[in-house]
Parts: sequence; C-alpha cells; structure tokens
Amino acid sequence: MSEYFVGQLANQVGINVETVRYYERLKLLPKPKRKESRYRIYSETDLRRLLFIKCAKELGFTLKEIKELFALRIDSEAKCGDVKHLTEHKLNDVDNRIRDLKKIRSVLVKLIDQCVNEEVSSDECPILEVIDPKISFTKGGDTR
Amino acid sequence: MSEYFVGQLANQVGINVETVRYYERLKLLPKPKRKESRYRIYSETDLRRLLFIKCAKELGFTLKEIKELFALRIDSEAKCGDVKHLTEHKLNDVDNRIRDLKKIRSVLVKLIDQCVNEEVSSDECPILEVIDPKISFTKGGDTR
DNA sequence: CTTGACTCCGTACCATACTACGTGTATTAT
DNA sequence: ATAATACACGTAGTATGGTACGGAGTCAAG
Repeated sequence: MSEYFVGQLANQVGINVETVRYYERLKLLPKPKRKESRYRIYSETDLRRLLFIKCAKELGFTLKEIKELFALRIDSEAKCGDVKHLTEHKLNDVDNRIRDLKKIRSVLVKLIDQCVNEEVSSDECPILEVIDPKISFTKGGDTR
Repeated sequence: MSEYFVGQLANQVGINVETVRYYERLKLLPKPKRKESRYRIYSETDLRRLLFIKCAKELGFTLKEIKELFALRIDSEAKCGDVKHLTEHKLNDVDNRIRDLKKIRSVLVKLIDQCVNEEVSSDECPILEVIDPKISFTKGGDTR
C-alpha cells in the first residue's frame, strides 16, 4: 500500500500541488493524515478520488456537483429512497449528456466523411445540424 | 421566418441578455442585423446557434472550444485535410467523454440497484468504484 | 552541517464566464 | 402623450476554479 506526499500525488494525477490543497479546503478531499513534520500523507484511495475529480471536471461537472456525486452512498444514516432519488436524477443528467454528445459525434463523423468523399459543401456551419430547434437538446429544467 | 430582439432571443434560449452581447463580443455569435433604432435583430439560425452553445457548455466544452467547433466546416478556402485532422481530434475527444460518462453511468445504475435490493453496503464511496487506477479514465494528453 | 528540494500556511492574484449598473435612446402599453 | 419597458453601450463587479508568492520549517545528499 503506497503512500505519497502532496507533490508526488499531484504529479501522478497531473495537477498542481496548490490545487490539491484547494480541493482539501473545499472538502472534495478528506483531511489527510500527517507526518510528525505536518507533511500530508496520501493513499491510493486519495489518488483515485483525485483522478475522478479531474475526469468529472472535464465532463462538465462543477466541483459542487462532484461533491454531490461523492456524497451518493448508502449508509445506515441516509434513507435509501433519498439516495435512490438523487442518484436517479444524476443518472438522468448523465444520460442526457451522453445523448447530446452522440449528436455532436454523429455530426463530426459526417464532416469527416465529407472530407473523404471530397464533397465540398455548404457555407452553413455543419455543427449546427445537430440542432433541430423542435426536438433539440436538453431544454430547460435540469439541476444546473 | 421569425425574427427576434435580443430580449426575446435570450428568453427563448433561457440565458441573460447580457450574455448574448458577451458572446457577440467573443465572436461566438455573428454581428446581427440592426434596425434603424440600432436594435439587434436575430434569426432562427442565431437561436439554434445559441442553443448549441448552451448545450456544448453543459457538456464541458469551453467557449474557446465551442468556437473551434463552429469553425469546423469545409469551405473552398480551407484545405480538406486540415479540417479532417481537426475534426478527428474533436471526435476523439468526444468519444472519450462518452466513454467516461458511460462509466459513471454504470456506477449510478449499480447504486440504484443496491437501493432496490436493500443491500446496505460499504462505507466506501461507491462512485469511486468507477476508477480502476490501472485501466482508468482518459489519462493525459488531450487538447484541453 | 550546509545546500537544494519539498512542504507548510495564509494571502493575493489570475482567467473564464458571466452579470449588473448607469446613462441615454427607442418602443410599447394605457 | 406619458409612463413603463426594452435596448444600446461601456465599464465594473461577481463566482468559480484555480495559481503564485513569500517566509518558515523539513528532509536527504554530499
């Protein structure tokens, strides 16, 4: 079971040392053990947690939302139904994202296709094909 | 073919009027036609463009990246190969996002499952199961 | 036992993406 | 026609998510 100082941890994950401390302040990371020297000591679990944060951030989750994701757990305190509802909500959100990304994906594929087939086409911005103003993207009312 | 003033447009999309002007400054939106009164006049196309921006933002694209997405088009000026490369890069990015979201999705489903089956489980944060430190998320080197 | 790299902490600064404010003109509802 | 909205513009302020800085303590190598 390997342990790291903050520098090694930050390096493994590919983020800044200051960012680790920042996340700790925001309670995205638990307060780590300390050496007698007060140096922070991190575990494999902390590393995974940080990797998750990094990834989720790139997927468009805010730090606040990431905190909520971490909080989704079934423990004896929380009522199972509550967790289920929250989780279903998040799931719905994630599904919408996947769907929207797939729309964008299909347009990109089409664009690459056009390149291959040398069909020089419209002045219209092709990415906008993704949007049918009637059936369009996740309209209104999600959490964010 | 309907036309809007900035307020109606912003309202349709669900964003602030100031934000529309802000996007115009950043050249995410083209300079609109004006009435004699200098009032901006927007079209259906502008509305779709704004909806796209809103959606892409929620998917974790920065405004800069969204601008790049808009720029992906085959016109007589641009060399097709360039566009193809750029687009393939974006496609790769999008694919990674979809894959990572699917991982998160599967964990959420598992969590909901546990609720249904009343298996009160570990103190460990279940969302972290998503991360296998070996096979994990999109590590390193994408554009962002 | 000193030198260089790492860590501590608090605070200050930075970029991105808005959002609000103030002053003036235009439009619209009564 | 006049008051309430809406818009124009420039500029300033805010929230989020970091990033940098400075002075002091720690550690490992030579």
